[in-house]
Amino acid sequence: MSRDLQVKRKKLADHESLKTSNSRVSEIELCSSDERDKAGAFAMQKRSRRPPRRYIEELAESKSKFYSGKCGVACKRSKNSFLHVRSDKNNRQKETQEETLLCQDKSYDVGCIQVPFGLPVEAGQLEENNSSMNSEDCKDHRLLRSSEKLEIEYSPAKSQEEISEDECVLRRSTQKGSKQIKHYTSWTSSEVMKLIEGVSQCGVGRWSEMKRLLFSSCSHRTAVDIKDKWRNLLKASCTQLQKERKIKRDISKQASDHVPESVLQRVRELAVIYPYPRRKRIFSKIPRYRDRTGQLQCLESTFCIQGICCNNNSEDCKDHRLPGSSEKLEIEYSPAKSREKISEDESVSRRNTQKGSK
DNA sequence: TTTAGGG
DNA sequence: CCCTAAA
Repeated sequence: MSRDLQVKRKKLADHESLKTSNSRVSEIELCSSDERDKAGAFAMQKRSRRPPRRYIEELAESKSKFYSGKCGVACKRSKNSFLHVRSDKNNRQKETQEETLLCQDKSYDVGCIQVPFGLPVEAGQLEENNSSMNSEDCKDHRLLRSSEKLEIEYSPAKSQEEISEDECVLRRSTQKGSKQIKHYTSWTSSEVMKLIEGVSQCGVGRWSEMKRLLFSSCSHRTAVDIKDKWRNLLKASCTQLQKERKIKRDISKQASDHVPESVLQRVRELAVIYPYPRRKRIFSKIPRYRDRTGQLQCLESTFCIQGICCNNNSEDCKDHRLPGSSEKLEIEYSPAKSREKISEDESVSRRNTQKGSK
């Protein structure tokens, strides 16, 4: 037992004593030791958080019209951990209240989602539990911007009745227990598609908005769940790419096996548009390139930025070229400045370099 | 309350 | 899916 483990155990024990409920201390035993070792040096440190993209964006645009008060308003909430525990309980109570309707039929108000390249779905890829999917609502299965119909298989894993039963069990336990452990319900393909549509519409990071817009009928999917699922999809789409390069077919237990490649493809595309997790300060930098005369020119932000669009894979993104140009570009990045300001600065720096001064 | 991120 | 810091 490492010291960190002991620290963690104490921390968790303190935490559990506040909850007055069925303990999950067994989790401690499940923690992998090598992960602990890695994080060992930071175990005692307070976790620091990188400012979110929107915060950075709004900070950069603080003078502009879009500065909404949401992030600007200082939060006066106490950081007392007692309150955190309580607030979590409140959340769960709220969820329980939301779920008072027993075995309600789920109807999805979202239509079909289309995917650009219309990649065929391989048979057997859809092994997720699709039984709660309402086929009436989705006449045919298309992904975003694709006219090609997807073949979606419905697995006989669970019947509608079984799902309802599960949810009843969940509710039964929530009614009597003080602490409610959320039942794991695998994401259906319709939910995944709703998520994809949500990201295409709202972008990444607006999970609560997405929850309101698209998942209002799914009481068991919170904004956090949606966010987690997106993270998992991203992970899945990356591992899928790597796998394809190495082995054509590899039966593994990874989650990516359960998501159709066409969906993962769409996830990758959305990841280009809405990078997540955030990397550096991509929105505060403007990609530039040197033209034939050696002058720096601005590149639109939709262009390849820091390898995100292609996951640093030169196969996916052949090279950096301007549309309609065969000339390869060397991309440079500059701090966020207006177009005018950049050219102004450039002329100044060029003048300086000519003089030999720094 | 919401989001990000580690677990 | 859980937990919690940060906003």
